[in-house]
Amino acid sequence: MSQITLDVSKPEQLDELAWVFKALADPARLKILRHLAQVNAGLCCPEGNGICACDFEAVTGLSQPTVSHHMKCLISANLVTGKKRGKWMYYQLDPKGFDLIEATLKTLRD
Amino acid sequence: MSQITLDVSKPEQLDELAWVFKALADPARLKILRHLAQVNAGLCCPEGNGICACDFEAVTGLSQPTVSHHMKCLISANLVTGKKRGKWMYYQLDPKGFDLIEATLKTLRD
DNA sequence: TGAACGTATTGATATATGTCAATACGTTTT
DNA sequence: AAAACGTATTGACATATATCAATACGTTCA
Repeated sequence: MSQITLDVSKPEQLDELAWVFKALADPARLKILRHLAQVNAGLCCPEGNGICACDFEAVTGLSQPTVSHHMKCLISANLVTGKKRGKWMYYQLDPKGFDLIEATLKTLRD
Repeated sequence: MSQITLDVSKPEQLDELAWVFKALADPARLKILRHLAQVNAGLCCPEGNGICACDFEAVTGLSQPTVSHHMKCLISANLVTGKKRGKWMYYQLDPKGFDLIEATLKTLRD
């Protein structure tokens, strides 16, 4: 069920893979993922509820619209999930994207 | 010695990581890596010597200069090594780049 | 209901990238 | 030495992307 059916010989899978890697190919997004992995919520939003979007402005030093753009990118690559609670968006890592590229790397390395 | 010292908190490491992921973020380059992993040398160059550049033109359907560009990209990301023998360039997978991103993924996923 | 606030979208701009034709570079072979 | 051949570089162009200011959208709270 959580089995990854990976066949890199299929063109559309190549495109999907490239899309996930592209989402990882940006220092700002790597910072965001790192922060998500550390699960250190900032003080800008209610404590103990996870990581909200405004945190990433401080983490990356980027503007609010730019952060929003990056989050959209990470979500579309299945690396992050977002859930809205009240006026805040809370994010967490999504295993799906990571599973896909890990399986790919295993295949490539033999 | 083959130990990876990964500290994603260092900005310059983030840039290097992003660079490797960027090299992976293209369908043509994924095709090239897949072909390298399969070690199926074509008929355009002497047999039994590995994979030479001209093979990848057939694999990707791209022009010779474009393939050359992609190989340079993969080499600069430490995903591939190239060695010139005669007038041919022979390529193989480079563990360094793969080690780096595997360690990164492990860190990100906890 | 209206003000305040967090987030998303739009528009604009600068930079990066993928691609190929033309050309240059090295090696081999005649 | 000259021709042939595999590969690399240059120049040009179209597309993609990262970024922010301005604005729109939804939710909460006074």
